[in-house]
Amino acid sequence: MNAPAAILEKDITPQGGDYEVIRRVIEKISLDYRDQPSLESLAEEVGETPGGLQKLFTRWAGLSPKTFLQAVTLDHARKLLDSGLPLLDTAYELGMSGPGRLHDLFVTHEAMSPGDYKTRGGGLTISYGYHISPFGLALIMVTDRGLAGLSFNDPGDERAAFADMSGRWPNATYVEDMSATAPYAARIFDRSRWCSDQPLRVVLIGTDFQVRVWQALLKIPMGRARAYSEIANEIGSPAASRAVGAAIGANPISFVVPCHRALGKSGALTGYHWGLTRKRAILGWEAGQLATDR
DNA sequence: TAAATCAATCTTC
DNA sequence: GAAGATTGATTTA
Repeated sequence: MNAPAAILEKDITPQGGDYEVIRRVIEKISLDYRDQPSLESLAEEVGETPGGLQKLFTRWAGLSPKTFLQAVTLDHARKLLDSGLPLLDTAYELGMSGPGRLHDLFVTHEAMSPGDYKTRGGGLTISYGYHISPFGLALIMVTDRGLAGLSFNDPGDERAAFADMSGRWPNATYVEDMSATAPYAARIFDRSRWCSDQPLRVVLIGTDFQVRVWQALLKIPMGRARAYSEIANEIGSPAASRAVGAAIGANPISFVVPCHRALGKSGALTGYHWGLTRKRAILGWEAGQLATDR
């Protein structure tokens, strides 16, 4: 198999190109969050003016850098876990507009039978393509039954991302076909198209245990989070929180199956297959989306 | 009090 | 058997 050259289409998400700067800012923040870095020092770090950085953040996340910074703190993450809170409290806390509709991406999921899984993708044809997303470059994989995989990588790591993903179903046939994946990309990363009347079709390819864990993830609404142990409870194996972590790590459809909404019981972001920085970015972005909801 | 250490627990390869 | 995107208890500085 030859890893594909990355072929970039036009930037379908206007804010997609902002991610590189955002990523570096988040990295900086998480490095020395202890002494609350100022807007000025952050801007200097990434070679922007304070005003420019402010504008960029607002465009990308709908939040000012300061509010965004708050949204990714341990303290705030802890609140996402607290199931006693009404859903909209996140938006209130961030000091933004009042209550409104709570959107989320609606999906219908279908699990492959254990038999199908054992063939490790044998007989399956998977179309894939790279697309710009608000969280870096997204590698999307689809079958005729729906979305099967979504991964992120930074520019230059396309080969690694492809190897990672295709290694999960080594016997499948892979075809680069952006015309097949582009509609998914457009749909997934454009929130105005997250509607319930035509749910996104998703196929879950994994072991029985993994599929149960992923289904539990799908039930977590946007702007909320669950602890690994809570998910373990939900699927009926209360002692299996560690195994749950492993299963979540194996989730092939990141973002759509919201593995970023799984946190340690303390609210700590314990891990993320595509990098903790990206997990922070996605959580902060979600907070911003909620806050701008009218 | 926070950080480090340890054992218990479950799934996968 | 070994290795995890965990947790809760215990110990240490």
